[in-house]
Amino acid sequence: GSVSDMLSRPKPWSKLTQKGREPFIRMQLWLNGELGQGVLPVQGQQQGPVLHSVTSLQDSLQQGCVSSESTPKTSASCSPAPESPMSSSESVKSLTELVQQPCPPIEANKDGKPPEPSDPPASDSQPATPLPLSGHSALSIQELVAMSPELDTYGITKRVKEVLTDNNLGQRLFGETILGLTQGSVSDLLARPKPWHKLSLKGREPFVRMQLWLNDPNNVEKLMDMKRMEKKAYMKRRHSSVSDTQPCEPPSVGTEYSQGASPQPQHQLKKPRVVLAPEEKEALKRAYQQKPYPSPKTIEDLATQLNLKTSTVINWFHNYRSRIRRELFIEEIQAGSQGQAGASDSPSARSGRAAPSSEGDSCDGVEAAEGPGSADAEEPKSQGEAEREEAPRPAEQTEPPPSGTPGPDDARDDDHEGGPADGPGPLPSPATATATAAAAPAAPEDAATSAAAPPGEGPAAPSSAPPPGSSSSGSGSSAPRRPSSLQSLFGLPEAAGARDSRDNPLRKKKAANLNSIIHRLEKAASREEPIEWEF
DNA sequence: TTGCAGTCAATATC
DNA sequence: GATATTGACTGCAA
Repeated sequence: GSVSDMLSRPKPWSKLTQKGREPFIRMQLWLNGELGQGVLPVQGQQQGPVLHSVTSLQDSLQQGCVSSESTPKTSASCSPAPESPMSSSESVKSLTELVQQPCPPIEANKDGKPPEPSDPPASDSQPATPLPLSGHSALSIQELVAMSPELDTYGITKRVKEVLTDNNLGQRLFGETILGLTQGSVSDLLARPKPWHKLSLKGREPFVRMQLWLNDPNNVEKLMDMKRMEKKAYMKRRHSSVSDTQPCEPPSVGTEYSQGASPQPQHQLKKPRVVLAPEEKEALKRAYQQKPYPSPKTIEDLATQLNLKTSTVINWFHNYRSRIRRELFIEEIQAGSQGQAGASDSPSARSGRAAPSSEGDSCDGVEAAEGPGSADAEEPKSQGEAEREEAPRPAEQTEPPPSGTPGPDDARDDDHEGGPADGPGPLPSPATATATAAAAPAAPEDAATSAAAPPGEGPAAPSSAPPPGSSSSGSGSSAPRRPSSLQSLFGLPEAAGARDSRDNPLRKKKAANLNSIIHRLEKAASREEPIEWEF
């Protein structure tokens, strides 16, 4: 019974007690064992009473390693850190400390360490930490991740950024050698870390690696070594190529392009990257605001109207939703850290960064919410946006586990899809749109319509306005203070908003958005489907 | 099938 | 040249 319950309704890690986490750790270990080689020496315990403490668990784990020793390969995977061949259980034990360590003032500077003359670089620089992206170590890192206590992703990234900048180390180098990620991913990760509890096991990996790296007293040196090595190699290559007067390297892509020689065909095979025009983005955003989850049909229409591939439109919606979500995460974090650490550097530094970033186009999501013009004006538009953004919140807050999969159903246009509103061709006629919109309370089906409309005029306005609440809520811009209980549900208490307002107008706006949304929801709740709206 | 998380990698921007 | 942005892709879960 417990198992069933646990499997069907797992509590988020952050909400589990030490004891409560145990089963999950066991499961994870079991999973890892399977992955590693299928052994999971929890002899007979599967059916036995539910037992034991983590200690016994660790023992089991250790046994696993031992027993696995039969397999050479496995044994390797059992010792995560080459440097200190500790057993998995040990590593697990130490991990907690390791990872939790506030990590020493890492600003280590080369000088000290003898940079391994031979060929220490790459592979050698990693030994200290089980970061290696290589096969076997990957397993151990998984173990570490599974056993890792909750980490402060925000703090970690902040420190990493500090160390990198202080030592003039690039994201590319760091990403490729320490995290096994590309520069873009690293940048993204460092700029918008998701809170630990919202990360999947895989998503936590980079953070564990970063933490381990931070804890490594020689981290910087190692990276420096790598840097030097790379440079050397580069120079060498360059040198040789020059002497050979041969473009033996595939450097300038441009060259090849221009020359159209032999390599041409390869390039041609490459799909050129789609770059959406500002107007297209605008249209998509508008569509999103009205219908974050457009139906296939709507997508189709949108694609047609914008002259884009449907897959592009689909991808755009996926990415947009996901990025907006993340944007919210970091705000959440910022709000949190600001609230706690006062205006300690971390948050402030961050907010300073985040805000600008979002202002740009990157975080269109946010941008839209506070968007130019729309900003606080809170025209229904941002309303929808915000709604989308926040909608998932309640669910998350209440039941954090499945992070992203909130219940946007209400927003899905599918809902209306089948409905009458969804008439065949709502797209072309704004009129239809409006009408439709009027019919549909929250998410007018005509997203596409407005979407396709020229950016300049605000087609979104009329359609999004309809939502009864929207307008009223629109007033939400001024956000009718509604300390309703719902607010807590959204996890964005006014207090927070007020607190941040000072240094983060963005939050202020969002808070306003939220308020209006809440207002709407409550209105709706009091009017219809009271049960449905019961949060 | 759909949505999401996590990434990559091409571009854009700084 | 480094970093940020973003369209696309992969794998997974419901």
